[in-house]
Amino acid sequence: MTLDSTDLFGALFDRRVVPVLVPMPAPRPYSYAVPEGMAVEAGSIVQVPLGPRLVVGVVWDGLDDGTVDPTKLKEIEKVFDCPPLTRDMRAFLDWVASYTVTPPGLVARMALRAPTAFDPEPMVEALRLTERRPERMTSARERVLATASDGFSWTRSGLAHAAGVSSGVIDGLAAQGVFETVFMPPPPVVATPDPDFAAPRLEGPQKEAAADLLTAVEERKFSVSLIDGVTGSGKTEVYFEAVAATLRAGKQVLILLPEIALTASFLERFQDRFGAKPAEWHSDLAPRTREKVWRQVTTGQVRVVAGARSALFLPFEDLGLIIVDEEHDPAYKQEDRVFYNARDMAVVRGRIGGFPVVLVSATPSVESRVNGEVGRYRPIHLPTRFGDAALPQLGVVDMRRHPPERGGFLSPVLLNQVGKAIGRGEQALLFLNRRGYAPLTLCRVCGHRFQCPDCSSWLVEHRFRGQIQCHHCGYSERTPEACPECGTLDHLVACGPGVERIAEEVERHFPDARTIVLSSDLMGVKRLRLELEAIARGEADIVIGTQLVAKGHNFPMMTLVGIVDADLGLANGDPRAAERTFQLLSQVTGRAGRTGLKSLGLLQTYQPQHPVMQAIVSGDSDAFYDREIHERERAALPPFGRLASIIVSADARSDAEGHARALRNAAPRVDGISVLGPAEAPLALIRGRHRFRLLVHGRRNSDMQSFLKAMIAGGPKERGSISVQLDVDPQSFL
DNA sequence: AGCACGCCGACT
DNA sequence: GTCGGCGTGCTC
Repeated sequence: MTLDSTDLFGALFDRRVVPVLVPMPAPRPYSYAVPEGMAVEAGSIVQVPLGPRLVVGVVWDGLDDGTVDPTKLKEIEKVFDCPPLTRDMRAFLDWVASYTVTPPGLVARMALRAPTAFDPEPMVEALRLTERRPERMTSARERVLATASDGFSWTRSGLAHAAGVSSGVIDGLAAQGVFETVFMPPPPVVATPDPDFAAPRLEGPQKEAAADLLTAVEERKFSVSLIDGVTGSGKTEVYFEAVAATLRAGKQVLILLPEIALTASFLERFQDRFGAKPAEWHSDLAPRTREKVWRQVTTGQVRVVAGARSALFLPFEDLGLIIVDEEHDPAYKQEDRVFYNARDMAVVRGRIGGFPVVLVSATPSVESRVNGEVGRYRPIHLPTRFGDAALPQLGVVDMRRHPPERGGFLSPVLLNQVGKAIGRGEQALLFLNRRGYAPLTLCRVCGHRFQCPDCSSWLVEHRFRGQIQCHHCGYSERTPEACPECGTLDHLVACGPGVERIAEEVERHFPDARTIVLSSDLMGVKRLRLELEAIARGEADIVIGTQLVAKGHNFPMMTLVGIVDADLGLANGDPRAAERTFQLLSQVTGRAGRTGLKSLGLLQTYQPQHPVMQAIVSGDSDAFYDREIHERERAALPPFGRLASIIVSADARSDAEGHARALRNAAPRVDGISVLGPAEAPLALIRGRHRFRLLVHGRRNSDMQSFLKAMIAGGPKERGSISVQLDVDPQSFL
């Protein structure tokens, strides 16, 4: 037999080469050789050598283009025994990478966020009775045989425990062949939900809405429904019916929630309806649980996942429905590494997978609302609260006419109502979206303002802690007694209110009331939960809180909600400021009046005619949305144009600011793209780097895409220490 | 993103 | 004289 020269050639150069996405910001997959006898296909999860280490990657689609020097090729180390990423999943990851202008490897990495879950969970060793019986019988052995003769397999310790014997007895029997060792699949991380466990009897508008939603969901093809209904209108009950229908059809379901809304009470509600909890997925899952959930989602053992935005990148075996609850919530935006909005990417995943997506909110985002109006989304409206829950009566307090007393921030009108509510034995909530005691501290003598040495935003006084803190980068120091500039003692003055200062004012007016401050910096999640429960039991009269009181929890005795500064956030330069304020204030005022009691919501404002105030007070949001939509259309903002923010960072504040200006001047208008404003307020400080944000908006998708790509390619290297990141806020991509 | 290599300050 | 800071560059 002669050695054909092509064989030799083949042995050296004709190795099979496949593209592999590695978890690294490379613009395209790397090429790896497939060892003889190894079976890989597109989607296979593999371990490959990369530089000095081994990493997890995914075999990607397409043929190798042969541009890599063959001598540099390394071999795939191993293929994990794990279902390959489906074609749909791969298409989804590619789409997200392209849309968000992110290297595909970094997007793929989000789907592989479970360190050691790629190999199957080890089987559990178990014992099963055989035909053989022991030569000598004892009473302990009899008990074991009686227990084990149920036809099931038992773990060694489980059987010993159940039969009331020591494990030595079991071992003795096993040694005589009475038991054979079998391997059982590991126990599921959650029980299987039953779509018919406790199907509710829906009535009236809920019944109609559910029927409407089911017609869309049961088509089993891509569609987007938008459920819009006030707090307490039964949105959850309605979408649970869509979940049930999908489970009956044998498909998996993903329920996305903003992280903060993923509470025990949601899980219990789900369990009450389906008889089992959904699998949870969020940032602080225990690593073991995380791996189990990941694994069992890929194998289809887990049927329903309730998760934060990152759950969207789980490689489901057969996903058939995504629910996005609180679809307007800003927490769906990820603003580091891969910049994406999980709500929009959920719609894309549904489109690629050919299944329905349901968006849910009491205060839909302007984008979703427009998509509903123009027929891209199917609007489903739930107009009323059910049961005896009346909406609160809402009104504004014109602060120009009813100013607070000197040194205070609460108007007599609001204080009067607080007094009345607690006088009736009910509760009052005062909402101010500002942590700490005062947002700015200055010296009355020399005018020195306390500024963060790292990122130059104002330092916020936290009097409870005796600290002044930077809310951007986390810098903090003890509150000084003397001015660091002029050295004068005791002449520092707090400017403006935070929740702590409001608490002080409340205690001055109502010294006998039980007052509590709820703020994210004052307590951990556990403590917060206890406090919320205590409040619900009526153990406080006046609650003063920041944003975190807006979500989830119900307080049956809460009959007054006062918004301390309804104007806060309206003038912060964000094009969505009005929308955000409307959503937040709706949510907070929705905390009142979920019982049969008459309730009241008051908004302290200097702009009583502002469309946001009008919309909240009248309960009629249509005019507000119409106006907002018109504004967006005029300014080419989403959903009519595209909006991105480019974060420019540098070591020194002045550099970052200068670079941001330079970028802005370089590209004030590129084919319908305009850059909004110069370097605005510092956004964040990461490891000694100052960051500034430029907002960019444009009308056309392709223009925007190329603009951003050019910005990234040209930005950092040519401009020293600048780095450019982006946040793409999509127009509809349907 | 990691991780190594490589060049300038405070310490045994 | 070394340990160690993070700046620059590379990974199929």
